[in-house]
Amino acid sequence: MFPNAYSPHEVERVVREFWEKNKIYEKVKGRGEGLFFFVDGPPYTTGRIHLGTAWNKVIKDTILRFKRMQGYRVTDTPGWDMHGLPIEVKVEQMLGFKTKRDIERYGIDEFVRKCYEYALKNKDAMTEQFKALGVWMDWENPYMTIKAEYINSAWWTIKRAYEQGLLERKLRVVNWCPRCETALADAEVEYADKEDPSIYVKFPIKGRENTYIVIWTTTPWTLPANMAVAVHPDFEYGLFEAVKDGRKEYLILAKDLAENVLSKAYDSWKLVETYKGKELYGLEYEHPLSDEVPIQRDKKHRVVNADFVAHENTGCVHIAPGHGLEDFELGLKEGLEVFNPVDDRGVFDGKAGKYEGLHVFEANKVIIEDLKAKGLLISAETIVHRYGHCWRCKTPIIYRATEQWFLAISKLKDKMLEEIERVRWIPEWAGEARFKDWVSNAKDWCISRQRYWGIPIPVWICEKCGKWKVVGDINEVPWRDDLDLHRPKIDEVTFKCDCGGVMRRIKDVFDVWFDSGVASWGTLGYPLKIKDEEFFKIWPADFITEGHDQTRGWFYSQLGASVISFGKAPYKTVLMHGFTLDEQGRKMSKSLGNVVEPDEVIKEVGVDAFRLYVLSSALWEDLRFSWSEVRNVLRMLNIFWNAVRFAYTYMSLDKDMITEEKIRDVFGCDFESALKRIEDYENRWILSRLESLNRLACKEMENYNLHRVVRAFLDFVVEDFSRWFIQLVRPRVWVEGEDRLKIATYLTLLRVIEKSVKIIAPFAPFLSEFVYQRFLKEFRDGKESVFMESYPKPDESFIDEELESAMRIAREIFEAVSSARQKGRRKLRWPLRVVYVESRDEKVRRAVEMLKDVIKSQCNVKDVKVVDEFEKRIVVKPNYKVVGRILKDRVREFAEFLKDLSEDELREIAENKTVEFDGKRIEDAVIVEYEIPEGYEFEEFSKGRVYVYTVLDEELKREAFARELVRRIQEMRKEMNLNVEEFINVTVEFPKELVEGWEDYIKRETRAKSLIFGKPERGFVKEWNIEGVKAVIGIERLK
RNA sequence: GGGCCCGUGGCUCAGCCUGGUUAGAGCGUGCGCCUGAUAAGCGCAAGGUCCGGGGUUCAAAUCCCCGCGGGCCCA
Repeated sequence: MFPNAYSPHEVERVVREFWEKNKIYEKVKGRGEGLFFFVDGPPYTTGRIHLGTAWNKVIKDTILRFKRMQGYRVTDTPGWDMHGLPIEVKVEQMLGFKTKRDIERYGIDEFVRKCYEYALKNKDAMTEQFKALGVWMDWENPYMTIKAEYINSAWWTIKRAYEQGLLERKLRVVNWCPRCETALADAEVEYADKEDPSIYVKFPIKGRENTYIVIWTTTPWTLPANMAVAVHPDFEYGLFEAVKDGRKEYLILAKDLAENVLSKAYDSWKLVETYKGKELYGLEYEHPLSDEVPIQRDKKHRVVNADFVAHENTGCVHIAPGHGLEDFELGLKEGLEVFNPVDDRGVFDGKAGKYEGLHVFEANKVIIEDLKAKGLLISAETIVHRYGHCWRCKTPIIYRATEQWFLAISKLKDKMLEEIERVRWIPEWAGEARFKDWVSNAKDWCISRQRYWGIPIPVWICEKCGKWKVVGDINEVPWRDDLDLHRPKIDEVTFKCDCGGVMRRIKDVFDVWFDSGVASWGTLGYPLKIKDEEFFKIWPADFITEGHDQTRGWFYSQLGASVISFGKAPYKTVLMHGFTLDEQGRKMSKSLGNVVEPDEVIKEVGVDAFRLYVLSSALWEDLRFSWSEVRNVLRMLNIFWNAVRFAYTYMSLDKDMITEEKIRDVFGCDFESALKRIEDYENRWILSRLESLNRLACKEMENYNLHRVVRAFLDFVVEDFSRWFIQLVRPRVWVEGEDRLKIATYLTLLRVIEKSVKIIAPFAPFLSEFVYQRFLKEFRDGKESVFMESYPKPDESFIDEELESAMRIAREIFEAVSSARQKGRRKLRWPLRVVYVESRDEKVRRAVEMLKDVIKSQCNVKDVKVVDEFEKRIVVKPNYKVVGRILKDRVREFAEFLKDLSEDELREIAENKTVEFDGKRIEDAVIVEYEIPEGYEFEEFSKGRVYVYTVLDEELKREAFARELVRRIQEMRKEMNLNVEEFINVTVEFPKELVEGWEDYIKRETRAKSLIFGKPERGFVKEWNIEGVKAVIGIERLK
């Protein structure tokens, strides 16, 4: 049985049960010839998927299903990213911890175990959500970054880096989260608006009375670590004499910027001298807080040059090599001391003198006060600017110089850029522009984190001689389970150095981005579980796809790790998709309250509609989630369902008409050949459209234009199949008995539904499988599952462009006629005598010839004729606006002249709108109108016009009334809940002469055994008003 | 300040790469139709400076340049 109404949830339930019971996934998984190596970008185990994650996996699943149907054996190992700060932060919250000390007190052992369990639990919850989306992946055997074999892949990679001299330990300024007390990679820093002080400070020049160099900063707390002031070598700087309250001061700052700065605090000023920035080089000054930070008293401070100085604020930049990236680099060049008086928590230590014990952000206020008290502050305001935050705990980051471990990306950059070009990027700009830009600006990758829940960095250092040992194989250390390879267990492992000393592991763990960076070999368990020979047959990945946020994330971490490990890119094709936003284009966030959960969408419209919706717009563009759009997709699927059910209704009654034997009987050949022998236009047309769709689907899939396939499919189903084809063939299937045309139509329906279902199966797996099982296999043999079928290839011999174009014209004519009918108030049920199609286009003539019956029946007209020109009267009136100006008082004469023109002259004037009058040629002299004969209505279409004769003669009226009666009777049958095949008796009180000659027609259409004119006395009686005529209809049901 | 993407009726989007009938859908609105797919379905209409300005071209929503607005990323 094929159910009446489309219930997505019921369909899902049935199909899911079918798949499980028959182990369809398992059976499909083992199939296929060539390998398609797909690598799943591992979602982070947060415990819940959101719309974006759902979209991501749906894209992947669709492509995997498509590739499977194309005959590939696909790798479909899902991945899970399970280490790192986000989970640590969650577990800390659950335990009520605030700092690292809480963790250490609690015990790292237990803390890590909690993280482990938490990650696994989340993974399980998310697995269920992905399964609910119909995603077919190997959920039983995922790759997980916390597993021993995966850790081995990471260790192996870092050893490769070490061997090539790409693993470095160095003092560098890094992004530092004072809450998490760890370094962060650039990729972990998120920019958001922050309010900060904006202060102008005077640094006293050594040995010159009342003379200062002026700097601007938004981080007063970095002033205690100031070591230099940088000026641009080519800018012009001025020495200004500024007066405030009668006191004179001398200030150095960029000449052109002075006014804005000095006006903040001084009554007047004048330029005394100018210098080039390079002339200021070496100028010494006193540290502005040398009283508060005594350690600064003994250090030398001077002006240096730097190209990065921007022409804004004062043009003089305060340099603290311990707290700034560029400052640090400059410091290396200029030999400045790297001074960092801030500890892990962001608190000043003893080196900061007076500020010891203050958190840096609290210290801002105090420092500003101090500067003010010392008269060194020109102004203190606040500004809102973009500032980096820890992407997980949202704490503003600080820059700190610390010893960290780095991968020397700077040495690999050229190779990486080269590799980017060898990869196929979809869309192209994802790689060519966006990713290249990111990589060209990349710095060395800081991979060390001072945390607990991560892959331990496998570096052991001798306490005595400082020698390194990098372990690239987990079997070099004792282990039994995953946790043995984590902190704190791994920290207990020591090695004996050649020098006799003890080697201990550094305490750091990896940046979590490094984990996923090794995914393309980690997913295969390389090198622990797969031999080189086998491995290189598979690797690199044929395909990956992720959102554009992964440009700096997974696309990057993978490329870096892979160039280190193998000297080449780990993927061949990368499809970059967008972000999900709300309907207004805003990010979905809890605080905005605009989050849409995948679950609630599925609950309302079902999985297939959800999938088709997210796949229906260009993947690389952001997706504004719209409820009305997703509901609309459901509506279209419902149309598809109804179309299938239409076919089912009649075909199941005529099951014996479509057996192979019967087909052979009627067509003299098998099903496939019979399809090619179908001769009627309607069937041939839909078969042609079907193959065109198939051709398009195959072409677009090659370029991963999934949205074009979805759109073309829905368009085909709704427009071609349901709205047009089924309307055309409906009367055919009402015919009882063996009928060649009916059977041909059944065969066509079978083929259309079969191919449609296969084409859309990767996108809408549940509905496709359901229709495959309950419809197709009801009438023809098939595979166990639609997913064991091959993706259909177009049979272009069915494609008939001329027929398609003719049908387009026929449909346009129908639409124009409908419109004309509406103007003339002639509803479709009323038959009309004739339609004239006015067109000189040969195609129109041929189309009408070919599809005359289609047009006649759809338009409900008795005849349709093509004419070059429909007989109509041309009326030209003077265009007074134009001729008035030219002819002045002779306008009246001109109007008379127009009246007397012959038909031919009128036609010529109408054509070119130019009139010769009184020896003058006047352009735009007339307004042309056409008067069409009484009783006609017209409407335009793309290749001409239709003229519909809307007058009803008596004969047509009788037919019209007959149809009106039929419709009423049918409606009453329905109200009586009669079955389609039941018979009735009809008594009707209605002027008999109005339907004379149509009595048999009425009886036939309504399955009436008798039709009596008279007052109905029995049965179901109802009174109607038909176009002003009263009709009382009585229906008796016959047993 | 730099890189990339986006800007098409009230709303959500196709079309742009590869220039070429009158710029298409769907939703919403209004008016109708159909009733043997029917607690469905269909048609028609109104609604567009294709963000603005230049340029290339016989021809620009489409290609190029300059702006404006939005988003992401970087400094």
